[in-house]
Amino acid sequence: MPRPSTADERRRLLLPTIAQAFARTGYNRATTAELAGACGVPENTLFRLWGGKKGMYLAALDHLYERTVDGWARYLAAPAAGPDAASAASRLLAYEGEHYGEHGLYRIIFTGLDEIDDPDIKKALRAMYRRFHAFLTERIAEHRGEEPAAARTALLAWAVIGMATVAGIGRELRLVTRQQQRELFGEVGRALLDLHETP
Amino acid sequence: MPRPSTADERRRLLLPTIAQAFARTGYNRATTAELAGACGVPENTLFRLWGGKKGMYLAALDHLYERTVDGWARYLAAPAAGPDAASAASRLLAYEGEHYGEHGLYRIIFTGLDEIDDPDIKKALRAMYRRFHAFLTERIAEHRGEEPAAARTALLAWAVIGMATVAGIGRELRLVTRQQQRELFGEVGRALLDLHETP
DNA sequence: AGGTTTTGTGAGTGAGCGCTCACAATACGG
DNA sequence: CCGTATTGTGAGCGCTCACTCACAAAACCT
Repeated sequence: MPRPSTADERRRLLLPTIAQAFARTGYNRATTAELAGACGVPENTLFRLWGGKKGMYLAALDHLYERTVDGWARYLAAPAAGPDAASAASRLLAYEGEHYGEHGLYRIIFTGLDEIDDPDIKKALRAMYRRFHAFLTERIAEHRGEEPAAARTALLAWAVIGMATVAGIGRELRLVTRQQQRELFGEVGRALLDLHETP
Repeated sequence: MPRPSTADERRRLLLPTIAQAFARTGYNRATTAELAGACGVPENTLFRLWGGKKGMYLAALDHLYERTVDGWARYLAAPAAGPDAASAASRLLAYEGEHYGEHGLYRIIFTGLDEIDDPDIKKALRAMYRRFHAFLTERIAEHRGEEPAAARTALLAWAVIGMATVAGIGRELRLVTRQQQRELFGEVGRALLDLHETP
């Protein structure tokens, strides 16, 4: 038997660095040479591990999403403070008001939106948004005490995603302060969760 | 005296085509050769008129924004139907629920977000978002009958922008139907305008 | 007409970059 | 130790693409 491959292990090891590089520079400006440099490996290695730049991007996107979701799961698993424990949805809003953007997930998404005519990238983004939206919809339905999620709940989930997105853009452009981000998630986001029919 | 320049005129004439091309393909994938082809002029001409690809993009961004704002102004100038005429803010929401995305403005913005480490592009996007947000904030303040716009009003304006943004992304990825877009602007957007303190 | 500038033409260039390849070195299993 | 696979190395290839240049033609002014 030949020498066993450590490829999986290496992928796991290098992915955070690659994701960070993509998030920092964007898809196009991140050259494969730079990625390799950041990882401290020869360019060749990256191509062997992911087949091409697009493969690296797709892996990085997936990595950042998983990382974000894991962060939520850990946060929600921790016992809520006190008996007046808020719903998972509103706890997540508070959490993201504080931490949104730390992983650079939104940055890597924007960079993908520019490549959206590539079918593979479009598919990956679509899958990610779909999962994200489904997750949020469930949390919001729980919060509102709805059993099967109503159509309106799905709309609210989109609105919350939009709010997060604009927070990312706004902070990037220095038009939204960190305090405003907190208020956006905290006040407006919270209000969205409890939105009823307008009279 | 020499031959007078018709450069301004030509810029005005070619800009819609260039903007459309950028919106269709994105910044990076739109090659200067393609832009020239779409315009039916030699590549050289575009460089003489705008100095470079970045200049073409900045002009296109500005053009689409102006065009959008003009569309609003025209729509608002038309007399509101009946005596129960809604506020400008809510009329705009209804309008955008129907027409959002038609000019491709959001597409050209996404494409710019990928180039955001370029200071010129960042500055242009920042200026555009700032104007957009200021405009919306005023309309919302009017709607709510606030004299000087409250801090909360600015937040609501961001939320509305976010809602529009996510509508663009969602429709692009075929996760949001046109009907859902209408409801997003119509129901959720309308509710945002009237959001009070949560009890 | 003549002078001055703009416009059309078309070839070309130089740099960046994704990706490849041949080969040597290394590490594992039998 | 040997066969087989994976890794390190480094040069380089081919292509795309933003951008340029030289020159001829046209258009406007006085």
